[in-house]
Amino acid sequence: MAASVERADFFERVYDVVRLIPVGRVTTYGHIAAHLGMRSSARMVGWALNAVGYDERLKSIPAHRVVNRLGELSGRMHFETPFVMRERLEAEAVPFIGDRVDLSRCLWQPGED
DNA sequence: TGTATGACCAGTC
DNA sequence: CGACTGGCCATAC
Repeated sequence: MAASVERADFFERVYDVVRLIPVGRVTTYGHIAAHLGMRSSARMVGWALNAVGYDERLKSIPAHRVVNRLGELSGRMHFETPFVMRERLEAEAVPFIGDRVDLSRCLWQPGED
């Protein structure tokens, strides 16, 4: 039981961090994992966000503002359509370079808020 | 119970 | 940033 509680804690911490990402900015799985003390590797951040797409209660979380370390929209296939992620980012004026986000101009790191 | 997989990352060549 | 390696850890089969 303790284990499942810890897992739930980790998921919620990920959601809390994602909710803090300012409009027009993005962060990466690795930065979130590092901010949480790397207790679960960056892969678990992806798992937490994967749950967002399957849980109606979590739709308010701006998961589209989380990209991989290269700025790629690696999670776009898990949205309602593969285009939603990019459309939301562009609607927030997030700069793109080809198919990737320009992290040098819009990267946000947990704690800088 | 062991293996494979994944919205990942850092290091190396 | 191409390809590969090792590490990460929950889930699925």
